[in-house]
Amino acid sequence: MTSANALSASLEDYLEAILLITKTKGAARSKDISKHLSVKGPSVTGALRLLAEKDLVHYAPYDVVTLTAQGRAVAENIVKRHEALHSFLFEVLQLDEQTAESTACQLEHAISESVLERLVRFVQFVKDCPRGGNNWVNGFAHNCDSGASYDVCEPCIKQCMENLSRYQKGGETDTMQIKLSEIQPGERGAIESIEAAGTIRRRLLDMGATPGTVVEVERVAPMGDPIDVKIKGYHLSLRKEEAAGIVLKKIR
Amino acid sequence: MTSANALSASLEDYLEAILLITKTKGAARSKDISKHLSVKGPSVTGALRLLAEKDLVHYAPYDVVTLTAQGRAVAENIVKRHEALHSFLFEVLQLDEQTAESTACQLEHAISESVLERLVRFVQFVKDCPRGGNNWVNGFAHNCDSGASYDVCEPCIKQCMENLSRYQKGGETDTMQIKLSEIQPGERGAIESIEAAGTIRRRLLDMGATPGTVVEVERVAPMGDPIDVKIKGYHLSLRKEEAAGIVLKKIR
DNA sequence: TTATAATATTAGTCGAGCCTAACTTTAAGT
DNA sequence: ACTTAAAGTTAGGCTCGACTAATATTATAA
Ligand SMILES: [Mn+2]
Ligand SMILES: [Mn+2]
Ligand SMILES: [Mn+2]
Ligand SMILES: [Mn+2]
Repeated sequence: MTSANALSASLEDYLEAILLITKTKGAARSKDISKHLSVKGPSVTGALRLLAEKDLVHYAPYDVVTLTAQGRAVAENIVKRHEALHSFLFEVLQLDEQTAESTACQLEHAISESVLERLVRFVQFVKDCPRGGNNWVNGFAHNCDSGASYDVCEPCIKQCMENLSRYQKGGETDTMQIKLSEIQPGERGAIESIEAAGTIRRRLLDMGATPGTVVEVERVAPMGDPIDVKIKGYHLSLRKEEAAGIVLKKIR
Repeated sequence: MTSANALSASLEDYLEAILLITKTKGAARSKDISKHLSVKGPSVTGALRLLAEKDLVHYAPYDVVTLTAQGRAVAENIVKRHEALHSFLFEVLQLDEQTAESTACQLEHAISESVLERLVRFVQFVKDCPRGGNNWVNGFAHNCDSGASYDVCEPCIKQCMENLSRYQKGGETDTMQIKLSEIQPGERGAIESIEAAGTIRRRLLDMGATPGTVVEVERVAPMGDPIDVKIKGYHLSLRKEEAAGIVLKKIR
């Protein structure tokens, strides 16, 4: 063999579907997959056999389907590509949700690791750069609506100056350190230090979450536990006590 | 029939190849296409028959291939999608030329008209917005190299302020009107008025080249004729006398 | 527990898109 | 004009990924 790897776009979609279904229903049945991908039963059976051969799913006839460790890793990577593209299409290009969704799911199969990294980084940069941020993205929206007018830029640039001074000498205006467990949904912060230990620490370091990396809180469950965060394009769900071990400097 | 349209990714690539080869060699031979797409002869013959059935190419056995009017239009649209993606990947994400090229040629097949429009507009916006421009893109490059530092932003924002004032009250600092025929390669300008008549005028208006639209000069031939310009994602080649009918306000 | 409905699998078909091997046509050189 | 090389086509085969129709299994409910 040369490199028996390289899944087809089709098989990637099956794997992606299985992961998504698994996340909400525990395990995937053939019917679920069939519905999710709009294909008929026999197509699913065929795909499952191929995926089982490649050790990406646990599959026995008439039984439910689950991902192997390897399969899960691959599937998560596909979802990551999907989400990175979705973020770009929806949040940056500001296409409507449906277009962003279906386009992302087609493009995802042609995005290499290096392109993915750049894309994630780019979307992050659009949001984080003091010249950019939501203001900048809104400027694009305004530009789309109103021909080629840049008249929203003046107030924006003033905002940029403020943002910038916070980034540069954060020591005076806003050194406020805060634990990740105390932050509100939608807020963001740059990692100051990681007090956490064990699995969480390792997981964060594996993601390249070094001090300075921006963390965004996506959702906090009713009792403040668990906390869903986004970091370098990854989604992560942390228990409150785990989140308390991560010290941030608040942004914006 | 419902809509016998919708070319496969493969056929789109054949059409794209034929256009590109035609542009440099007048007409495409089977061999050229075969080489361009890295497929063997019989694959080309098969594809050509399908394209001929759809009235997209003129094809007779053992003869050279040319595009029909319809085929040319479709091919040009594919190239436009390719180039829009390439611009984004190469100029904005700043991926290396090869990655940008091959990725664009895969992604192009899943880009709808509306996504294309947004993407073209976005790349344009990144370059034109006074908060953005090359400085902003360079900021992204710096951010990629140096972890997550935004320390290049200060001088950039000052530059932004200057750009902005030119955009807003261009009457004082730089109302300089100039004919498109007098501008240098790499320079850009916003359309003030279109004095041109006839075909060129119509062609420009069809592209939606209204006053305010940004035009960039790509190349000027040795004798100043013809002039290659980029406008709203389209490439356009104008004779000097045609270009003289377009009045611009210089930018940056 | 047994009938019935819901799910899943098998078997066989089809088109797209590639290939190799063998043959035909065209172009070039002598 | 004749020979030969290059280019192009035909014939036939293969994989992928979908489908339908028929069959088998499992779940459900009387
Ligand atoms: Mn997909
Ligand atoms: Mn997807
Ligand atoms: Mn392509
Ligand atoms: Mn292409």
